[in-house]
Amino acid sequence: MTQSADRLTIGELAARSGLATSALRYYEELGLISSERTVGGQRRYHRAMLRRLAFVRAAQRVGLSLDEAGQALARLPDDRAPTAAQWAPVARAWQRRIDDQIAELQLLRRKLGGCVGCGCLSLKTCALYNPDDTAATHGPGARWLLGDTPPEPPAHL
Amino acid sequence: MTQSADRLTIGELAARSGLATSALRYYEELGLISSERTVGGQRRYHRAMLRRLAFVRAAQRVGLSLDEAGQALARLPDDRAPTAAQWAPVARAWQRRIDDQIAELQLLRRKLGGCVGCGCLSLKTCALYNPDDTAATHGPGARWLLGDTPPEPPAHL
DNA sequence: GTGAGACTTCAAGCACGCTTGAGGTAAGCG
DNA sequence: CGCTTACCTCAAGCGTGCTTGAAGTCTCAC
Repeated sequence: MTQSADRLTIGELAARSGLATSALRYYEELGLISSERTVGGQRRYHRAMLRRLAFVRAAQRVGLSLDEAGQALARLPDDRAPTAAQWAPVARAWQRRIDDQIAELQLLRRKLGGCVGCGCLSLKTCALYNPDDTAATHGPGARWLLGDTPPEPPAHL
Repeated sequence: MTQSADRLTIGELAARSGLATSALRYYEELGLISSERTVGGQRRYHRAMLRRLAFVRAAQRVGLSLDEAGQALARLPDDRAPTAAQWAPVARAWQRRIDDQIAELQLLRRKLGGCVGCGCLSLKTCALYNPDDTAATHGPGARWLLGDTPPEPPAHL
């Protein structure tokens, strides 16, 4: 069962991708990777699957679901490395997504920073409590998503 | 059942927090929030719970589980706003976490950028395929997590 | 006092991403 | 050829974070 030819057994693929065999079978069931079968019914994977698996792992780090990863994967060749032209739009889409995530984290970070330093007292303007300013439109008068107890100066979280 | 006194019904808390009543009951079961009961057995929440809920939502955005959020919450007063001294360590821990996340995303972004522009050919050095350099230590000789087909120049994902 | 609507509990279900286990088969070294 | 090890399928289970539904109760405006 140790056949280092050009087709990998599921165990070999698992070892080289760092994923469990159960995960690989699951991915295959989802259509993320594919295999051929031996006469006896065992899976044999083309090395290109390693590429697809790396792609999937990267996709997960970007916060994509396996389903979304599969959709992106569908736009790339399944048995060969993609050309620059095929890869570029996918990479650009991911970069946008990453940028959005970074921006959101930076925003949250700034908000936390403000909260830490400030004595942070204006509950009605505290960004953390009132993330999207939704509270402001929520009823009459001043509205603080968090707190709701106006004159409580050293108040915050 | 519309009692805008100083105790909120679960429906009111849901409306103001943006969470479903089912989620609120679930959170209460997990100990993230607490309530008192009316004679008839209905929940009544102190406004301070809005604060805790905002905290939980922020925690989730930072990638914490509800359990972790609960642990952080346990270090803050449950019925009042925390003091700066109570809040500061929590905020700092979160900021570190956020910084880590941002750093990882930026790294991934750079890798993708490299892949896009490069023609990206050196499978053995491609960062995307070989995220943590784990492949390098994985056996004898050059080892590429993805690819495994060395002389395949315009090859990459 | 009554009726609508909000609330209660408890059990089950769902979606995601897998893992585990049972029971059995294939591959390949010696 | 035999033995060991890796593989196979299928069903069920798990952890997280909730939602849904059934069956019944409480509140409160009128």
